[in-house]
This record gives sequence, C-alpha cells and structure tokens, in this order.
Amino acid sequence: MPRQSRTSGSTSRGTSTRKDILAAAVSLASVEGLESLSIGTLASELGMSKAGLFAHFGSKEALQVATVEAARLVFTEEVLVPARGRPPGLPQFQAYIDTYLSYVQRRVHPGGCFFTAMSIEFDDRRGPVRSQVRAFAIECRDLLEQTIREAQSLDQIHAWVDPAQVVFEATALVRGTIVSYQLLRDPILIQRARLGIEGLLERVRVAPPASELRPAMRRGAERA
Amino acid sequence: MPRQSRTSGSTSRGTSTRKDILAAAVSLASVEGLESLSIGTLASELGMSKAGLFAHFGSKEALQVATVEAARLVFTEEVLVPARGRPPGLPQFQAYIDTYLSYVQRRVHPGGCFFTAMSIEFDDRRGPVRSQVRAFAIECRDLLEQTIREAQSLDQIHAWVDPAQVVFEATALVRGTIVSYQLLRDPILIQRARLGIEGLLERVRVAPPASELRPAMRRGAERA
DNA sequence: CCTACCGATCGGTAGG
DNA sequence: CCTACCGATCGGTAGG
Repeated sequence: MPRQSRTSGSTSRGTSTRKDILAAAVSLASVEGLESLSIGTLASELGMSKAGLFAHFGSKEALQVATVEAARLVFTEEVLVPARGRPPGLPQFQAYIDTYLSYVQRRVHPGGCFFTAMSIEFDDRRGPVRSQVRAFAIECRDLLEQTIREAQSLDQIHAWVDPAQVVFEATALVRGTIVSYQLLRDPILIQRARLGIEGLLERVRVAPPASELRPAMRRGAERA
Repeated sequence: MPRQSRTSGSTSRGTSTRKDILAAAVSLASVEGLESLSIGTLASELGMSKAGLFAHFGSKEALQVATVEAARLVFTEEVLVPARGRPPGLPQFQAYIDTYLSYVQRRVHPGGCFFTAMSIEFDDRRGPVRSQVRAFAIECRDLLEQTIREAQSLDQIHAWVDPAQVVFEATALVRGTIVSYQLLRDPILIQRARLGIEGLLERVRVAPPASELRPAMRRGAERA
C-alpha cells in the first residue's frame, strides 16, 4: 500500500498536511503519551517520511507544543462551546460537566481525556508542555468559578457558598471518574458521577424543585 | 565515582539487590512511567551493568510486573495497614482517605500516586500490567465498600445508602484531587478534598455530632 | 554479576 | 516534501 489518499479537505496544501499531522498526533498522544509518541511512527501512520514531517515543526518539543494546542482547540469545540450556549448560571455549569463527561464517553480521543493524560505525564517535568497544561487547567477552573458566581447572582446557588470549593469538588469528582472509567470501562461509573454531581449541587442549590427528590445516594438509584 | 556503596541491609545478597532495583524502578516509574523507564537508565542509576540488572528479570515486561508488585507492597504498607488499625466503620473509612492523601502529600514516590500514573499509562494497553492495576483498583474498592457496610451495621451510616455510590464518590474525588495536586502543587487542594469528603459523609452519616457544624462549602472554610 | 555485541529505532541533519 | 545518513539509546543475547 503506497502513500495514502490526500482527501482531507482543508484550507491550503501545507496547512492541511499540518492539520492532518496534528490530528493524528493528538489521537496517538492520548493513548501513548506525548513523550512516547515518535516522529517515525507518526510519519509512517500518515504515509509520509520522517524528515518531511519533522520539517513542519523543527523539533520534537515544538511538535508536542503544537499537539497540545491542537487538543485544546478540540476540547474547546467539543466541551466548552456547546455548554457556553446554555442559560447562564447553574444550567451552564451542569452543561460543562455533561459535555466533559460526554467528551470522554464519546471517545473524542481514543485515549480518553487528553489533558488528564498530559497532566499525569508532565506534572513532574519542567518545560512548555507543562506550562500549557497548567494554564489550560487554570483557565477552565476560572471559567467554571465564574459560572458559579453567575448562579449566585441569579439566586440559583446560596450566597454563602465558596465558588472555588464547589468547582473543585465537581471537577475533582469528574476527573477521578475519568481515570477510573478509562481503566474499568464500566458505563455505570459515568452514571455514578452524574449522581455525585447532583448530590453536590443539592447541597448548595437555592429552592430545589420540590417535584423531584434526587435520591443520589440511595441504593439502586438509576437514571430514568 | 566507581560503583556505589552496597549497604542497604536486607536478607540475602541477591534478594537485596533485587529489592534495591525495584525500589529505584518504582521511584523512577512514578515520574516517567513504566514504558519510558529504560533498563539502561535504571542500571546506571544503581551503578550496575545493564545486562546484570536485566538478568534479574529476563524481560522488560517481567521487570514492569515486578515493579507494580513492589509498588503494591509499598501502598499496602503506607496506606492500607495504618488505616486498618483504626476503629471499624466510619473512622476506618475516613482513615483510608487520610492515609491515601497523606501518601501523596508526603511524596512516598516522587511522582505522586503510583497507581494513578499506571492507570493512565496502561488503560489502553492489553497485558499483565493493566491486569495488575485493574485487580488492585477493584481490591481497594471492595475493601472500602466493606468498610461502609460495617459502618451501616454499626449504625454510623444510614441503611438506605448505597455503599458503592459513597465509595465511588469519595475515591473519585480523591483521585481527581491527586491529579490536580500533582500538576498545581497547591496544598489547599488537599484541604479542599478533605472538606469535600466531610460534606459527602455529612449527607449519609447517622446522627451527626451536634457539637460541630462542618460548614464544608462555606466561604473561607479552613481547618483548625 | 560482567564485557561486548546484535538489529531496531530514536531525534535530528545534510542536501536536494 | 524526499533519500540518506548521523550518534545515541533501546531491549535483548552470547559467553563467561
């Protein structure tokens, strides 16, 4: 089998190739990590030469940085943008949780959450990749905290609640879920995460709708 | 600098060397991962030859398996054993959470939680290492669920509570905390995790001691 | 436990 | 974007 079909419609020739490379790099890196991802493997997967691929980036580190940036764009498109459109405050916060869990469950990347994998891989190394991952983590955290503050100003969440604490608990729960889910692949874990989030929000929500009882902790609690 | 001092007191000669190798392997793997850990690097760090080290295991995979097993023993010693001695039920459950967070905070391994790192690294690969990591995860989950059942039979936790759900929420929260903590290195995250666990247990605990109010979500909630 | 070596692959370069 | 190559390192082996 020679080469590969070059029918991935994008802008110009060189840009298209670069995008194809980065799409494959994000995919591979989500599974094997960014350090184990080799230029040779990546090139042969795309049917091009090692040196040809290398020329697009100039160093492995530059390829890694570009890969993280590409993954950030995917995450923004798949998780942040859909939730951003929801009504402000609590619904939007819940939407962020949902789109994040869905991003993992739909297997947007074969290795699960790209940034969780990169976080574990680079948390002990200095350099631009760790900086990127840290910056994005803080960016997302701030975004969610702002959503909680909006929920408070809309009287959906009690004013005495610390936004940082709610956001921390929700994101830690979801991130921990993702780690376990990738290992065990049991969809019930995603369900349990949703129940956990409901229980957490129950504690801070103003005037919960009496029509629903949300027995998150109850035995055999299942979604309808 | 030739060789290294061989004064790590253990049983026989060969066993001692093997233990030294595995201690270094666990330490290195917690930072770089088990796949990136190379036999050459490990050997030179211990001041021995590559072939000499290799002879102890016969293959890289066997070294990896032995490393995970060694890490399991450390985890048992550092996390499970100390908590096991606490009073049964809720105090024991809380002790497991505490010793686990402490295991990360005390940096028992330089890379944080060994099994979280291995979980992320091997969740997409078949083979004995993933099996080990999975088996240990399930073992710990079952252990914690048993503790919750004991707490129920001791009337510390309500009978209507689903042990699997409590254990899931607590461990997901802690695991997510560990991922964030390793990346951001902010001790407040550990504190927030403890508050989150308190809040979670508050919902399921029987007859909370009226002497304390546990305002886990409140702004500026700090430990004494 | 060692030295010496194997073929394969790594990131990166030369030159086109 | 290619072929051809560099020195270094990989897991693993031979032989002692």
